[in-house]
Amino acid sequence: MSPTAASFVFDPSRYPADPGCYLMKGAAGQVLYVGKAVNLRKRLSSYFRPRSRDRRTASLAARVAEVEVILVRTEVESLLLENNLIKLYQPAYNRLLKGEDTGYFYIVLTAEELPRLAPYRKGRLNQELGDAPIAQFFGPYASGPFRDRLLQLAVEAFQLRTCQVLPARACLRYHMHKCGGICEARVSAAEYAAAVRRATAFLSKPQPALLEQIRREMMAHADRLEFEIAQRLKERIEALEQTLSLQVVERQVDHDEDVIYIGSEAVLVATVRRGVLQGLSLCALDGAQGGAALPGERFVLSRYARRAPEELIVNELPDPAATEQALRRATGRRVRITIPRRGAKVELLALCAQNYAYRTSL
DNA sequence: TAGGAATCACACATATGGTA
DNA sequence: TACCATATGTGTGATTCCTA
Repeated sequence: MSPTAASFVFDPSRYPADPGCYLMKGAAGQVLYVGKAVNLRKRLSSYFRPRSRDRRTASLAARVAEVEVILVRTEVESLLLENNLIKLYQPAYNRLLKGEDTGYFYIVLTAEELPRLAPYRKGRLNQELGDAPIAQFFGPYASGPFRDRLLQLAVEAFQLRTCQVLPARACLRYHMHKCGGICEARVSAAEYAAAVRRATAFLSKPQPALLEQIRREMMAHADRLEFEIAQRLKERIEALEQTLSLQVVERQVDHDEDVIYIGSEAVLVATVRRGVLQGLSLCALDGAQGGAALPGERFVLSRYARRAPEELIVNELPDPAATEQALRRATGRRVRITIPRRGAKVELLALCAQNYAYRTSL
């Protein structure tokens, strides 16, 4: 039986003082509101104080029957996850960020003869883009200032033009060594095209080598007491480090995955659709039946016998190949089972393990 | 030390007024 | 009249301070 709104009593001790997203659900299980917080316990407490601050918050709190939380590791992850969950559930109390591609910040590569990078938000006036057609999107990024620092980093590191109309003579940016001077043919079209390719490769997957190079430059400027330049480089490093930090709630993946963390008493399943984390569910692990199969293997076979995503990412299975074969027989198509050792999939499992520990401790 | 309350900072939406 | 810049109000989360 689902709890009623009136029966919900907020207990701060049930919520961790960690970063994450929260989903406030009504009596019928519908998602009323999705939010994020650096400290979930404190943030949620603010909703359920006796004297709620405004009518809207009071109205929301009165309708809440359940609060589900999803723990993440970083603020960037919580922002992206919140954005994805709002788009997925369209909660009645979330007035912002509901548009398909609104809310967060992008960098775009123009499809001009001499392409350039520009900041972008859908549905907004993008003055720096002008009328230029778009060839490629990068992002979304968690904040405008972060996106802007990253954009500046890429444009200056690869000396790309920023001008909407090529000037007749090289501008100040060229003389400050921030632009290669393509307008005056100081670099050839081929060299400029190569710089654009390197910049887009960097934005798609930032390389640690560039970080080290900038760090060395920063130290050199600091040694020469050029603290203003060193400070600018420090900001670039921070932007780059944020980009390099592996976030797993939104990845570039073109198929569906379930991430399965098998614990000793239950299983936590993360639903990932086209790279976007959509939710978590804790399932009971039936250890009593099933013959020779271990509980985890039995769970996978029973849950995915009828319908399965293209890939299952599992923390442990005694014989993944045999389970794969059994699922192929049951579903009539191949279901890839991955037990990752490194990379984003391991990070996804770590996220599941963190949420498993929290949910089984309640 | 944890939790509650107040306050602050920031982003966004909307209203308003000036200018071409 | 359309466009743009600025002001104002609101929502949200973070921070700080106070108290038990």
